[in-house]
Amino acid sequence: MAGSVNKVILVGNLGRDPEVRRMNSGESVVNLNIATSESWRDKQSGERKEKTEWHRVVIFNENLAKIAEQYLKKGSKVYVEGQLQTRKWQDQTGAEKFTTEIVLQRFRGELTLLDGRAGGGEQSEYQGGGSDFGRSSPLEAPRGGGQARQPAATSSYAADLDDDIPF
Amino acid sequence: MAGSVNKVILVGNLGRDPEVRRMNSGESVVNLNIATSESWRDKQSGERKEKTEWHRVVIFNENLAKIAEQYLKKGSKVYVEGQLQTRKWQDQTGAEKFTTEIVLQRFRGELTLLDGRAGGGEQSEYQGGGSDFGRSSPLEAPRGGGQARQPAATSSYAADLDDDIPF
Amino acid sequence: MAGSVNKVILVGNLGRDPEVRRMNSGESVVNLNIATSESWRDKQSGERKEKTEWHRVVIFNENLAKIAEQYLKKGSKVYVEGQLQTRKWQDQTGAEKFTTEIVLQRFRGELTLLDGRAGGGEQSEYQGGGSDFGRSSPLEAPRGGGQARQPAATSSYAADLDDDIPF
Amino acid sequence: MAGSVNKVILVGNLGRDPEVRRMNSGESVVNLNIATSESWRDKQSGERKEKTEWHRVVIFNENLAKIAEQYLKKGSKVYVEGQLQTRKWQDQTGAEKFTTEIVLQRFRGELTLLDGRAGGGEQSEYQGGGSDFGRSSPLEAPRGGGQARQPAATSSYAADLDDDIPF
DNA sequence: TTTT
DNA sequence: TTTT
Repeated sequence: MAGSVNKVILVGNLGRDPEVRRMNSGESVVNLNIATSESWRDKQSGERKEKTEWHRVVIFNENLAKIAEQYLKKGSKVYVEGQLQTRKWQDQTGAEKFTTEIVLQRFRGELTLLDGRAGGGEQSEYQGGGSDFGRSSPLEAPRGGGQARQPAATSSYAADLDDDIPF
Repeated sequence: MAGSVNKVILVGNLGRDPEVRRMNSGESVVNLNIATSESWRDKQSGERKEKTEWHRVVIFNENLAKIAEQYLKKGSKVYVEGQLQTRKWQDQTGAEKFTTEIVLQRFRGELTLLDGRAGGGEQSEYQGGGSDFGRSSPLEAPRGGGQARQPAATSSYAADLDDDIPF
Repeated sequence: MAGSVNKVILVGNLGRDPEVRRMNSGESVVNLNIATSESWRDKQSGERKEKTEWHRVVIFNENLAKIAEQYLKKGSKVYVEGQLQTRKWQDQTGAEKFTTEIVLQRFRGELTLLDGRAGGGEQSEYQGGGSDFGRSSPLEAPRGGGQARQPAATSSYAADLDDDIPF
Repeated sequence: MAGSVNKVILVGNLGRDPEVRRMNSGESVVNLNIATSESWRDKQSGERKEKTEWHRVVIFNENLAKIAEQYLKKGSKVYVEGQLQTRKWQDQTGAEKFTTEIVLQRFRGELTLLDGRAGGGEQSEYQGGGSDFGRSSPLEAPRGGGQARQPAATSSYAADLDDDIPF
């Protein structure tokens, strides 16, 4: 269809560490579980309410997949831009299921770490568009040895994210 | 969570007329099925490819629901802004299902008709935000006339869902 | 700054034909003037009000520049996505001026024609991201013919700016 | 114009404390200076490059103005959503000037603090749309006494923002 | 200068 | 089920 737009913009926190799948082609595909939430005061009861929504993000964009793998961890706050895609699959009983995901296709989408201060001043923002754009040095000088990403500090917030993840 | 954003922006075409459900409160909730699609030339085969994605949009915003009911029809091109929401339900066999929708909550979201020329110069854009903003005259002088689209099946929401497809 | 986003999304109409500048490199840079407008009913007076905003868009993305040149004309409705950029310049009196533009950098941004029906079924949507994505056939089989829009003033950029208005 | 969209999305840091102007009506209008920046490696020289863009944000939305006043300070990272507006003015010599701003109109726009952890677990996100939505408790229990917002810690980053602000 |  |  000439003239369509399919765009999702999320700012939220990872409910768990990124899941990395290595493809036969050598490329990686990274899955993120991202929580967004809203809070408000109920007009009737006066109570504070909060509702968390969980989003499944799939990163095929190679540069962004690398960055996700290297810099994101449970609890990280990120800006993500991708497109909606619903795919059909069958569970073990053969029942038809649908899953809607936010997909960052090859060369497309955006991913920006919003709390990058932790971890030593490294940046990790990257725009999906161009091959000559975005941060290159993190890719050239990746996480290196064992001093790397600490195993997902069980900070209070990250802990909150632990339950109720539907996927 | 302090600091989260959950936003979907679509430009696409309605696959069928809006579905309007009248609530007991007197308010209407409108469902839209919107198609977005992408086309590209396959690098291997050189063939033209196209992929269409279908989106289920649910409008709780009263002003936008009115506009959708009055001005949108099968084939209309619209700009829609809402938020992602996944809800769990059970099909007739008791199997658990998830459906992800783009929701325009009360006072929130945006809806703009992009091919309003047809139909006699009527405008129908409206921003969800403010009570003193947006087009009011279409609401004051609705489509009227007998030629109009019939005022929407009062099917229950549950009834709409009792088949094995997501929408 | 790790973690920043600078994004503009416009849906509006071209106030005049695209302006194309041919660079020494052989690439083209295209400028668009896009109008967006809002209408509302004034609460005090009850009068209908309308306000139009004009936006200057600059397309460095080569693929999108080609599409703009070939398919857009005065009155076209487009979806544009780019980033804000303010540049300083001096008018003929030496006075300092600032102009803010929506810029589609190389490999970045999006441009989609929203009223492509006119012109014979040609599509012209294109996503800025990938080199293997988007419409290729319009590029392979461009508008041709002598009836075409003239290939754009080769005025220098400075020349365009030497009056006292921002664009 | 039926069918137009004028939207800006920024994630960036405040270059200085919010500027609050009290109107005769008793309402406040808040101005923010927000920096976004990009970094990349230059293909020719191999050098790291960085470019910062400054944005002037004007908040007429009362709820968001309150939140900006209470919770934002120099260096704060925010998500802002508003619309582009260019206004003409005259400098002291009578010369005509144009300034483009990101405006959050009454009942419109969004503002979300992205580094709210500092300051005692207070949230400050708020969606501009609805009167019954968004966080209310920060408004009911504002900054309170002297323990309040520390005077814009001259952290290294904030310090970097100090120079080169064009407005 | 567009569009409705 | 739309649109090109």
